[in-house]
Amino acid sequence: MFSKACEYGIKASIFIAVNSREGRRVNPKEIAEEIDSPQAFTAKILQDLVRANLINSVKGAYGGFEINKNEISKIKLSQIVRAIDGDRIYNGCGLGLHTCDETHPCPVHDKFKLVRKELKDLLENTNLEQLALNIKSGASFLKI
Amino acid sequence: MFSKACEYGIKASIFIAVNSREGRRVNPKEIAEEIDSPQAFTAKILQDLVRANLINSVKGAYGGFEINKNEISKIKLSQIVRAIDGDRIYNGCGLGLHTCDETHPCPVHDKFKLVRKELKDLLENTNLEQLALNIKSGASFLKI
DNA sequence: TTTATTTCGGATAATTTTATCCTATTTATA
DNA sequence: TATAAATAGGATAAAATTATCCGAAATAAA
Repeated sequence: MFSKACEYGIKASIFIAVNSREGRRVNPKEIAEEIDSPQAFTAKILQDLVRANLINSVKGAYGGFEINKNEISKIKLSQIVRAIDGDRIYNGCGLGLHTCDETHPCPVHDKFKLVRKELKDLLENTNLEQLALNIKSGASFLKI
Repeated sequence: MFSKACEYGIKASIFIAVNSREGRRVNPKEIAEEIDSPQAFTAKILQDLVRANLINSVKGAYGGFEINKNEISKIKLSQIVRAIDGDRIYNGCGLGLHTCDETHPCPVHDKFKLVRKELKDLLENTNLEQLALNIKSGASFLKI
């Protein structure tokens, strides 16, 4: 569904959100431990998210990654996925046809629209604050 | 969503179904042309489908791939996907957690269930005959 | 200003997925 | 029985994804 990079990116963003709500910056080492991911690879993905303006980085001593407190609830999962995996999940044909639309549909086009709609709803209607709160309360988990 | 191999496998199966309905065997060359896929790679995938007993192969002169006419409507998309991609699409966690269930859910577990449900419905409720008929009638396409 | 700490970014490596090639085996038919 | 036409399957290659390493640049604090 999502690439490994995107899975790490989503989980890392949630962990950063959890900590940013409490005014704490985090670094790739902590992040990788908390989301059970390869550290250096995760750091690369964080760079992508910084470039996409979804998270902030602070270089130097006492630096790390953070998200502006009042931005946390504004960042949707869709933005993270798009920054890492692009929009193939939105526009790609389920069977890989180059062009697949109403006038030239692949064999599963119609049925696939429903799947994509659910996925789109998920990504568009979920923000980092909701996810961070659930992690904080122990209602959901970032690893294992 | 699906691997490339799985996309090829689905499209190949549909093309074989279209031809088997008319009593015609097809070979990897024709198949690859009709579904716009790499021939040798497609041939490998066909072997997987043969081993999974979803399609039949006939070796030797005038051989090729076919599906028993009265089996075509019984083969569900889910069987093809499972034979090639396994059941990660059914059981895998959206964020790659090793264990992800009601008691230990990933952050998107609940919402993801809906996506998976739609996908499952698609795969369980679509058989090769329906898809073959739509190709035959020009209502859907296997390439471009 | 120096030092320690941290992100940035390029180079490289490992792994997985996708793709190709070649030979062996099977089989229908002439 | 010989031949031609097919699939089967192993070996290998190419490409994409995932992962690691290291030095450069930035920055806070001593």
